Amino acid sequence: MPTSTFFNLNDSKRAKLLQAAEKEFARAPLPQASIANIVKLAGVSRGSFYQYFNGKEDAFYYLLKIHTDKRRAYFLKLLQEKDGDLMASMDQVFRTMLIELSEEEHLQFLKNAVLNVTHEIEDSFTELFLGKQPEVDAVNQVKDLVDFKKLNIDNKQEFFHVMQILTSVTFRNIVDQLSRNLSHEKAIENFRIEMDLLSKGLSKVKKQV
Amino acid sequence: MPTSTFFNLNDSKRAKLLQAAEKEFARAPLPQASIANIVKLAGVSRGSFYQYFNGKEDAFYYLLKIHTDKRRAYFLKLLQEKDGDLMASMDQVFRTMLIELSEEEHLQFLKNAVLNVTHEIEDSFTELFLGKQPEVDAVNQVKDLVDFKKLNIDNKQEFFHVMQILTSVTFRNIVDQLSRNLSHEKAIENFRIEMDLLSKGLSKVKKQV
DNA sequence: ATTGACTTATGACATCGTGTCACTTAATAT
DNA sequence: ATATTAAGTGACACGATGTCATAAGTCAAT
Repeated sequence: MPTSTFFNLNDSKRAKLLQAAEKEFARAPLPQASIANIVKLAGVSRGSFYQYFNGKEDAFYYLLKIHTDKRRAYFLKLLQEKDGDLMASMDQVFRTMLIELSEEEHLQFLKNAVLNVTHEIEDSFTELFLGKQPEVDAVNQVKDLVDFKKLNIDNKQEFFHVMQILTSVTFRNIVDQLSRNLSHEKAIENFRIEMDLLSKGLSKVKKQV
Repeated sequence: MPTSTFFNLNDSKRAKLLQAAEKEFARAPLPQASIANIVKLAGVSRGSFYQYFNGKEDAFYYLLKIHTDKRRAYFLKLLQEKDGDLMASMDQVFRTMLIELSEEEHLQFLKNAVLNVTHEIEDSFTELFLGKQPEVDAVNQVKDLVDFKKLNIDNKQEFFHVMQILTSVTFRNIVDQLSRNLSHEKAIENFRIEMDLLSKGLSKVKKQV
């Protein structure tokens, strides 16, 4: 997390910093991004940067958090609109992200993040759907919106794992689309196949209705 | 891939290089690992290193390939032993990796890889199960061993996606165990729950038997 | 044994990036 | 007005990367 000094800054300076950081992380993925470029873009000294952030990772994850927070709000809104239909909401989130990520410029930052996922980054995407792990409230926030009647689960603990599975698969589909440059149509088809498989189950065992 | 010069080296020198690289990548994850340390350990000059490898990434991914090739062979052997039972084989692979990764020293390299997954690294784990993408033969190699009667799929295309799903979920379970320091018991329980969910399906829809 | 063509090895070097620190400047409180 | 605290600065030490001119080794053909 950025320091209190950073949050004490006036809005325009803070915005300028973030804008500069996002631009640099859009230019190059985290390991290749340079603080020198960020401070040049933001017009502050190198020393200042270290007074605001712990290092470039700090700035990067903060930016990522801002982005995923936005998308989480969207996901929650979708769940409400779709009367708690989890699969339908995931589907919509996937489609929206495909479109967003294909819009040049703006989302290059996210592309770089997605194409250089570390487990921290994947975790942050998991938080998109589940909220921060330690706060169980966030899981509940989603759980309360989901219509369980449509899901094939016996107990509440399983719900957490359902979300884990859906997140992994959705996330990998997004990575795939970007790393293999799939067309939207192909990406959506792949995703649909996998979601169908997840819905109906991979094994041939009798299922209660 | 390493250069031909590297492969022309005599066995002992090649082994020494790889050993040195593995030791350094065990000490620190890819971004923090340094070529200086590798060449010091291997007792060669900096220039030589660049004659063998394109950079540290090159050495890293080559090492990773060696490791995953070994595990792929193990996976194929399991499939045969278990009469093509895919879920049972995945389960066994997961348990074996848990144990291997808990053995200190040796596997620190893999731990560092797993905890700093990039999509390239995850891809390389996917290859563990599916073989290299371009060579469809490799997918077939697995497909031929799998008992389809136990699986709930209609066509062969779906099989590829089944593998993708199983790989994502298995991989994330391994990352989880390492990054959250779960006990083996807890990790195995989580994995079992998710595999059960995958088997029986996430949604309440009638399934043909 | 000598030549010469080719392959392999070397380490100094230019370049760039990071994180720190002693110091200055600004803001705020007393 | 002065003291105290916060914010801002850029030179610097350190370490890493990739290159390159040059040296050393190998080996087949003469």
